[in-house]
Amino acid sequence: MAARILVVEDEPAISELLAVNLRHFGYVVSAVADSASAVEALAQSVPDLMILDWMLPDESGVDLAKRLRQQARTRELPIVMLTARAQEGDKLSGFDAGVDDYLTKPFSTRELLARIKAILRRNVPELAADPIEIAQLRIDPDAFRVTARAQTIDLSPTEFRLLHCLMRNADRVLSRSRLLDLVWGDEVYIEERTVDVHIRRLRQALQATGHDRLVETVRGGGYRFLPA
Amino acid sequence: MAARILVVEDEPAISELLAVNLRHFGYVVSAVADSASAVEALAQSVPDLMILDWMLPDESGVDLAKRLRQQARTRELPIVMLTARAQEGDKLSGFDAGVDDYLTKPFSTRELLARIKAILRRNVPELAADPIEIAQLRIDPDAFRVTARAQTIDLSPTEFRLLHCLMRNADRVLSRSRLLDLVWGDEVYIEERTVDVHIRRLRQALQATGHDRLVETVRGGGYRFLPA
DNA sequence: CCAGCTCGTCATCAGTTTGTAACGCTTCAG
DNA sequence: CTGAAGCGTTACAAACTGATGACGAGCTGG
Repeated sequence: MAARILVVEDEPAISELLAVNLRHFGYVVSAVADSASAVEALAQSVPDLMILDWMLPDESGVDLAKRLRQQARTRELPIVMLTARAQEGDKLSGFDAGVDDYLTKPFSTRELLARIKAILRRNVPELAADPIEIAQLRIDPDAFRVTARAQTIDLSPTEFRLLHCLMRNADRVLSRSRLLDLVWGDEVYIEERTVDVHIRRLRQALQATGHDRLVETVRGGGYRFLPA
Repeated sequence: MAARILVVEDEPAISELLAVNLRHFGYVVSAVADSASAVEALAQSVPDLMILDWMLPDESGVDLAKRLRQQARTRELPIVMLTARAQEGDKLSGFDAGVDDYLTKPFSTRELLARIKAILRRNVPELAADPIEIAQLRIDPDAFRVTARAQTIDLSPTEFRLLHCLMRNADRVLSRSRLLDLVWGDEVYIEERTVDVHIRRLRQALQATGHDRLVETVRGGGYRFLPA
């Protein structure tokens, strides 16, 4: 869930500042100090966004950006370029190589975060999901709504995701561990027993229309939504 | 239908960069290096938009723009002017020449694309201009007017766009993030919480006729306009 | 140049949601 | 029959979310 950001900046003070701030706002940050290390890091895994300093010891940020744009793996990687005020007037090199955004030092933390959010937002369009209906219980992800026999059922976000996950996998047993991955995301550490509690809450909400019995417990296995 | 763009820029590196980026986003790009060639190209066919460098070897971009504005054929041609930071003070003379927008180097690809999209959109404004009426609340984009039971409701521009966006997507939950994209545009950096405030202002305006309850909050999801 | 409107941000407050711990019941192997 | 493991249920503190009022900056029409 948390977006991963790679910071490429040779000035330790700035790099540290960025890392601390970004982490504080929930991003997972890796930091390297030169272009070569950046390429190395990218070979391992491509992050969700890269913050790239204009001036680097080994290769200019512009050149690195250009190269990354030419590789399929990194073509879509959003890049935010950092420049110093002095470089601003530079006409030719002032051009970016397909960079997504630009920040001139000194910049405010707020501005940086706002731009990062805007860029990440753009790359994650709403996933259109089709409604599912089983035994007169209908879940509509688009409308964020659950209906049972024309009666709306009120669920909390987690309960909603849990029910959606179960209904999508109707008739299939989902272990607690799998549910944690699917509903909570695979990078959170949560007690498996917590799933029990949410199942209970979900059942309670479904009880009004008798649909609670569709959520079945499989002893030693997990939970299962009864098929049609 | 892909829009055709003519790039007039004498610096090969920049020209090439623009062409590559624009083509990558589906535009049909022609590029020339001086004012005379531009006139020649325009004589053949008028594109949907022109990107014009301020400084050209034979004639300044401003002068070319002025001339084009005087000819019927090219009077409506949208022009985006490229300037270096140092020339920023001259913006006035540029707008005199009838330029549609300005870009100061260095700029980001994202910014360029956003502006191009905005300008092209401006020339095709009658897309979603049909009035919508839900539960006796009527919004007319053409007339910029909202009516509730024959009573006119006064809204600010942002509130208007917000309401229009919600009504167009009635019964669908729109996240704050999505609303920022749809109402404010994806090139702005705005706090997500700001959406809350505008929702509040919108509700306040709709309260007079009791239509405020149609704007529903979906906890953890966003906002939704109640269907008919 | 001023008054009014619009708009983005922030601080605060109330209400919800959520992860955990704790306790007791049920199931089942031996 | 018995103890252990699996599960349901409850209670609760902490974290989170959204509503709201206030404020200052920017813009606009006079």
